[in-house]
Order: sequence, then structure tokens, then C-alpha cells
Amino acid sequence: MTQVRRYAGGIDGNRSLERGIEILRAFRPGVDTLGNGEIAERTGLPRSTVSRLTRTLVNSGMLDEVHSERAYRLAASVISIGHAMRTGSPVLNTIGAMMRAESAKRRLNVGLATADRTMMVYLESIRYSPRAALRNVVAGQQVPMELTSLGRAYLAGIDETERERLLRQFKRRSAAATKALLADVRRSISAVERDGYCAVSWQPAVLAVATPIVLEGLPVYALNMSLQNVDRSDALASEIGSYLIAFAAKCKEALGGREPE
Amino acid sequence: MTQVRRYAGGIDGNRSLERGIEILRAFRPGVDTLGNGEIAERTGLPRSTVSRLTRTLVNSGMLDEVHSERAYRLAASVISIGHAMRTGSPVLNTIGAMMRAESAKRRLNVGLATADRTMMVYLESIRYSPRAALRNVVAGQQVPMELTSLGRAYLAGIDETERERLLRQFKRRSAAATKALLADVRRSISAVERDGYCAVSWQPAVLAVATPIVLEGLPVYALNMSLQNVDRSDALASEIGSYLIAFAAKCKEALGGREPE
DNA sequence: CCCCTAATTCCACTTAGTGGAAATACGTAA
DNA sequence: TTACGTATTTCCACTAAGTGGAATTAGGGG
Repeated sequence: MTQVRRYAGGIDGNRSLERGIEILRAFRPGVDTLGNGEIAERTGLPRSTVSRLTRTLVNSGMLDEVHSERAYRLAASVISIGHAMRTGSPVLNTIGAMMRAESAKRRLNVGLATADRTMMVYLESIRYSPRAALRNVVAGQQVPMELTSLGRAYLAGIDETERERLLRQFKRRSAAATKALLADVRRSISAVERDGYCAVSWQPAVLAVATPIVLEGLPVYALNMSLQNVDRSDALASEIGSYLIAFAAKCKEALGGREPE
Repeated sequence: MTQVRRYAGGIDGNRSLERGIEILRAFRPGVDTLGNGEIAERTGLPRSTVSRLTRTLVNSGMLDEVHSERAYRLAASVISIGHAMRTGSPVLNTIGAMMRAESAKRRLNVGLATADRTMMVYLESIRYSPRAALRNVVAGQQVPMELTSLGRAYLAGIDETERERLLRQFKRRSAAATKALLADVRRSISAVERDGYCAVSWQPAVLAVATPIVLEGLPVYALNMSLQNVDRSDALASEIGSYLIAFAAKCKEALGGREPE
């Protein structure tokens, strides 16, 4: 970010709004309440500014004030907006049901995600389990882009410029093992270009295979299938891969969107 | 709102942030994309201002731009913040599991909600179904406060001032049937004070019973139990009511919070 | 190619936001 | 209770940042 922000004349955007959103973002998963001081620390904003912006966020219903500990927590509004996002999206409505059916048919987990900065966010995640009804409510969960099949498939689906920008970001944040990791990421991207999918075992004994879904007028999605308690083998990966690309094709068709270029 | 906003000196809050949030709110459930024009209409903001603020929201990752139709949609960030809210809350983590167990034990639906302005927002909703795994992913769904058992229980749980403010808002928005409706709402509130719960059949053939959960340092919640395909009867309502208040007591204990006053 | 509509940028104006410093509220220990 | 240390909120002078109407530009039919 050598880029200098001007914020004058209003061409670059609105500083206060940007800061307010940054405050909401400071509430990472697992955090319950944050005081103004801690928010100031996490965001690097002056305390008086934080004080004013948190007040605004309370008035707007995005934060609840916890008087007893002089702190704030995310309010119910944020999940209602999240709900609006999920119900508004014809994509999720269409693909959700298809994913459920596919999960049952193939007896494996099926997930759909897209990017939020350098993380992949699950929009839908169907866990296959012989006894159904194991919590399938992980929508919103984040996993690191560079380490997961979902993330790498996403990287393969976006344009060159954006991809290189993201790769530079990974380098910046994880000091160690960068070289090998980045090479591995590039290998996965090549795999997607060659085979249509990439396979990654991010967590031990979990084999995950993912493919990008690129349609005009929609964000780039990544679709994955995964299996627990298996050893990684190329044969298995390629079997799942073939299911995956068939399913992805079916999804793209159902969405009726044309692929760009 | 005869109240005059000054916005000077920064004591009342931040105008741009408030407006930005209002733009996010313009994406109601079911809406997919909105253009700047439509946003300007819905929010009453000048078009140039909307243009700048939506740009900022895109930069902050809260909106995705859809070039092909010159429009915006909510981005994945909003559900990841929503997810942070749900995982951060010890309340939801604790009560969620209890609700699941209770639903199975009593063979009925169990829901937990809180308020977002004049709507109740489900934080968790367990649908009882003999064949499990019917979509229990309705967290974030909104139902009208004045018409539902959840909303009326909530009203009974908050303080006098806030309650009267909300009642006035109901009057303002639904022109017809106001008198009878408000009387009915007040009757439900009295029922909560007398019996600990209120029963409402908002949707046909659905009996819902709700009770407030008021604990220090937490927003007021409402807990409900409901049954489909039954006729409303006072005997049934009181049976469910007794389950409900027992379960609510168990929840309050598990949360270890002391009730105020 | 030209019109029509809608979004974006320009720009002069000045208010609304800023952040350091002061004041205040809070909790704790003496 | 009082005095102290910490965290938060308010004050206030400064001016940059935001505003919105007008002009401009970009789309997209016909």
C-alpha cells in the first residue's frame, strides 16, 4: 500500500465508513466482547475516534453495548443482514439443494465458498454423515485461502492481476516456509488448469478436492468435495475429481450463466 | 424523531457511517442486487453520495460489484461477520446444544431470538421433525415483533421506556387494526407477567409459546417452543408453557448470569 | 450513429469529523 | 470513605474531508 489516500473531494471513498467497517471486522470469530481500548489497539485508530464510531454503530444497531463491562459485542443485525445475503442469492438457493442431493448420492462432504480478502468463506457446507443432521450450519466459517483446496481453486479462477496480488499478501504474512508453500500453491493452480480440479490434504486424514465456478455477473466461487479418514491417494483424488467436475458443470448449467471470454 | 441531529463536534455519531450502514440495510431478505439509483431511492440519500459510499463498501469488502448490471450485492464478508457473532457468543454456544436436546425430548420446535429494531431475529432455531435434518438453518430470519410470541415475550422482558417506544412504532407503520392489535399485544405482555409465558398462533395451525430471558450483561432474548398442525387450546398452551419455563430456568442457570434488579 | 437514461466525477462551499488534551467515570486498594 | 490508576468520553480549535447540485461520461437500445 504505497498508494496515498487523499479522501478529499470524495473520489476514493469515505474514511469514516471504512473505519467503521474495520471496527466491525475487529470482532473476529471467537471474540465475544471488545472495549473501545481494545478496538483502538486492533484497528490502530485513535481512541476518541473509536469512541465516536462505536457509538454510531450502536445507534445503527450493529453493536450492542455491554454496560457492565464497558464493552461492545456484535448485534443481531449482522446475522440478519447475513441472512438477507443468503436468501437473496439465487445461486445459493439453487445450488444449496443440489449440493444436498449430491452429498447424499456420493456420500461425501460438499462445500461452496468464496473469498473475503485472503480467507475463503463457506457459503454452504453439507457434511455427509450416515446419521444425518450433524450440524451443517457452518456457513460463514473461514479457512485460509493458501492452504485449502477451496482457496487454490479460487485462485485458479480469478484473473492474473488479482491472483498475484493475493500471492504477495500470503508471502507478507507467513514468514516461514513461504517458498515451498507458494510453490505448492502454484502447483495446485496448474493442476486446476490441467485437470479442472486440485486436491489438497490440509487437515490430516482429510482429502479435499476443489474446482472454481466462474460465471458472468457472479463472484468467483469454489466448490469442493471432501472425505474424512482416508489416506491420500491419486486414484481416490481423481475419482472424486471426476464427480466434482461433473457436478460443477451441472451447477453452472442450472445457474444459466455464461462463462466469460 | 423530532430530535434534531447536529453531527457537529462528533458527539452524536458519524453521519457517513450511519448512512453506509443504512445502505447495507437496504438489502432486505430476498433482494439480490441493487443499483445506486435504487439504493438512493430506498434510503433517501442523494445519488452522488450513494455512489461514493457504495464504492467504499466495495473497497471494504462488504459489497460485490456486478459490472454487467451496474449493481451491487452483499458480499461474503457479511456472513463471515455474522458467523463471528454466532461463534463469539458463549450464550449461543451453550444454549444451542441444550435447545437441540430439548427439542428432541419434547418433540417440538425450539427457537431463540432477539430484537433488531422492530423485528425479531432468530439466533437459533431447532425444528423438530421425526426424520431429522430438515433445514434448521434459519438463523438470521426475521419475524415481526408485534405479531409473534417471541416478539411479545421480548417486549415483556425489556424496560418500560423502550417498550412504549416500540409500541408507538407499530402504531405508526400498520395503519389498520392497530387498536385491536395493540390491545392484544398488551394482553400477551400481561400474560408473561402473570404466567411467565405467552401463547400466540401467528400462523394458522401453529401454536407458539414464548418467554423472555433477561440476564445482566446480555441483550434480552426470547425463547420459544412451537408445534405445527395443532388446534389452539389453553390446555396445550399451558402444558408447553410449563416445559418452556422449566427449560428457560435451566438455560439461565447454565449461563450463570444473575438477573438484574 | 444518436438519443436516452443512469451512474460518476467535478467543484466550490462549509459542515462535519478529527485527535490531542482535559475531564470524567469507574474500580480498587488503603 | 478517600485517593489513586486506568479507561473512556467530552471538549474544542482546526481544517481536511465530505457534501450535493451541476456537468460529464458511460451504456445500450432503436
